[in-house]
Amino acid sequence: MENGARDNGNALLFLTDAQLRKGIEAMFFAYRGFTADPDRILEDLAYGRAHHRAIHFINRSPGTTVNNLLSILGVTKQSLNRVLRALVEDGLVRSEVGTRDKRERHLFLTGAGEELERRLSDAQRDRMRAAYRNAGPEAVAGFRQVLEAMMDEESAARYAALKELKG
Amino acid sequence: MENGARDNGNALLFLTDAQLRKGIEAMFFAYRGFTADPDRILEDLAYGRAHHRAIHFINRSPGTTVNNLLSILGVTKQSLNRVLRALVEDGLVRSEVGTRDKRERHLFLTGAGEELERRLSDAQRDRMRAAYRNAGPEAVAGFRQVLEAMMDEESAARYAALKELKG
DNA sequence: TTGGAATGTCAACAAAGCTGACGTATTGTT
DNA sequence: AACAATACGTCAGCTTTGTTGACATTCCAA
Repeated sequence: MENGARDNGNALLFLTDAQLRKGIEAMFFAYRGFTADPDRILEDLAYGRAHHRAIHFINRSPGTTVNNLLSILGVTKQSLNRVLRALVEDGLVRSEVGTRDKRERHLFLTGAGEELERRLSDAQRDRMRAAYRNAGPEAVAGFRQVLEAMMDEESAARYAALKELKG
Repeated sequence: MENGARDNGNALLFLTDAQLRKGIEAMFFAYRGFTADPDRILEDLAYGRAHHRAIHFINRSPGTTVNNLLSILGVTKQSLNRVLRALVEDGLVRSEVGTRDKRERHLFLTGAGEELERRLSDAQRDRMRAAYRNAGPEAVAGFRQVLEAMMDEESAARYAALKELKG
């Protein structure tokens, strides 16, 4: 109860509460680093992480509908709408009425939107690349494996849905 | 530029932009899973993640001062104060005027505070444990290695400061 | 002993999430 | 043709958690 490896010699020492706590704290601080660089860019533009996420996933699947985006992000339409409106007004996102179904709006990045996307993801990728390079391929495989096992059901479904797009 | 492994055979294939993007998205969705369980507990109590973080780190180093906590969490004292006041009013945290320096407040969890701490960290640890067990010890080592390499300087310093406490 | 630095509190504001209610255009069904 | 369902947008109002600014208290050093 106190200790996940109470009677297993040392094969399961990586499952002790102390080890788990370290993992929890590492996850907390690493997520800070993960968002720090884009955050710095965004704050000059009066945007926040919500805008970054919208831009990321519109770039990821151009032409996606509002509803698609909603189900990936897992927020309410009112919340997303506030963000999307700002991005459209500022000329970073283009919203096209659907041809097959005119109720739908298909979302695309404009040139300016793509430029900002590149700045943001370059910053985030640079940090990720440095961490990957530093840790090496085996560590990266482990990293991905643990992350995927840590997702809750909803997040895992959203993550899986993305994979069906490009790879 | 386009591809981190453009001229390295396949030794650096794990550094391609596509791989990095997958890592970024995995991080995003995994963090959801990471916070999902405590969030569910907290919402019944009208608390949020900020309360969870305060409780976690007070439990981690009982008697810590408000200023210490501030520098670990990286928020403003006004923001932390609101959270702390609620926890004190609800009898989860005890705040003692310092004996050596009466300006300082030393923070402790009460019995009720410890009980909530246990509920929250049990929930979070359970998920982490399942992910760890599923991925195995080598993957976990890689996971930790990448996370630590991903922290920005400030976060890394805070994380390192914690290690000096117990382990 | 007095003025500045440090610690913590109160007030007011902003970003970004939420719910609920409602309007409009379009599509699908009966 | 009528009606229900879907997709999207919007208004109003609330919560959490971050921010700045102003201020009281306490300590320390000149």
